[in-house]
Amino acid sequence: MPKLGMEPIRRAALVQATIAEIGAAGSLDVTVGQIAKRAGMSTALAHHYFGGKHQIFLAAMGQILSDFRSEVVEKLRIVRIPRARAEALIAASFAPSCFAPATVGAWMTLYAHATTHPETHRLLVLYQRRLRSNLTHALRPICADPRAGAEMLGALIDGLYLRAALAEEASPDAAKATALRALDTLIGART
Amino acid sequence: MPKLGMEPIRRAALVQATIAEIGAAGSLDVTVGQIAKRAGMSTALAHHYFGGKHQIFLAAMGQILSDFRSEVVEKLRIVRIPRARAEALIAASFAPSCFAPATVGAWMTLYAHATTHPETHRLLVLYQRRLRSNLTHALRPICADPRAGAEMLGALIDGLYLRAALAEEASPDAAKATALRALDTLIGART
DNA sequence: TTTTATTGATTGACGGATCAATAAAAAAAC
DNA sequence: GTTTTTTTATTGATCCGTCAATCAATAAAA
Repeated sequence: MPKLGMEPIRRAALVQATIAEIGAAGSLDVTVGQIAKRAGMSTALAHHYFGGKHQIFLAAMGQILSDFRSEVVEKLRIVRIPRARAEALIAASFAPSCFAPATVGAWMTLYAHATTHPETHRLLVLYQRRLRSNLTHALRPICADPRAGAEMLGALIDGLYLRAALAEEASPDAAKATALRALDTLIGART
Repeated sequence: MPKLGMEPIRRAALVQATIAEIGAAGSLDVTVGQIAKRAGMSTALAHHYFGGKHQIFLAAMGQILSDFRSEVVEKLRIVRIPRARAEALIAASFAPSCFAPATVGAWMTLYAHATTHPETHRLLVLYQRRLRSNLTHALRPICADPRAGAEMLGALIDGLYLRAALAEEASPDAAKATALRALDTLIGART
């Protein structure tokens, strides 16, 4: 029953299924078979539309990053004052969606694969660049050295996320509070 | 030619070979065969002494963490004033040895596996706890809220390491400088 | 002769990729 | 307006490679 124009639908279903499988497995140790099954198709079709496992993963990671970006844009859209913009960036980074098992798993694998796969590395650099740019822009009017502040705050966000996502002791809320406290210090300090 | 007491020698050789292979591959995608070959023995012997691949990896990661700990202890041993202790912790975290390909690869895989393998997770928690404890101790005499400061600085170190290790733009030295700047701010601030 | 050391060979499973075959819609030909 | 052809969709079966793990066999020290 080949209905035409299946490609985008299938691709989207596969990406979604991949994210779901990553969430279920907690890592990228999922087979194409599992993904295809969840997406309701055969492994052959998955290969047909994506070419290979690696490209399916890349698409899934791109989707997660894209979702995150949407959340950032959305949160930034409704605020005007700089301080609130920085707070919005922090809020987006520690939003509940960022701590969904699938997101955490994908994120950790992104780090692990970035050392070897150039395309994965490019995705990571893209994320870091965007965050730094957004932070610099938010800090420009309220911080003596926006560049340095953004670099610091960006790294802090990543580090806090790491701990909140992996250690059950640290909660997302506590991480967020720590980031906000750092923002306070950053604004009120002379460096 | 069975010389007696081979076990510790073989185990050490395997651990060292594992670290070297991780460095060469940039990730944990190395086979027991590769490791055993580099260590100068058969795969069967590797299994004989370790039981399984996972345990070889755990031992290798434990070794890396142990090496790091030694470096920390060594650096802490020769300083007395609190400020210098905090600086020593930062210096250890951004020492060249931490940026060896094998170390970076092992570290990233540690994060990735921590979500699924409890033993790996335990290793990570151990590292985080030690760093926090060391930082808290160093900050106690010179910071209004040593706990909060340590949590912040610890996360910042991890985040900066992530960027310095993965993005070729950010250098270890720049990361270290940023951490030291944060330390300055932390000491001089009221939170 | 028992224990420790060691390996070559093998097994068994898994998983990514491929391909030939089927089905139906669309387009082209008549 | 029917027939033919082409294009798109889809899958079952299968191939091929990899790799962790096992085992039986060998050798030497105790």
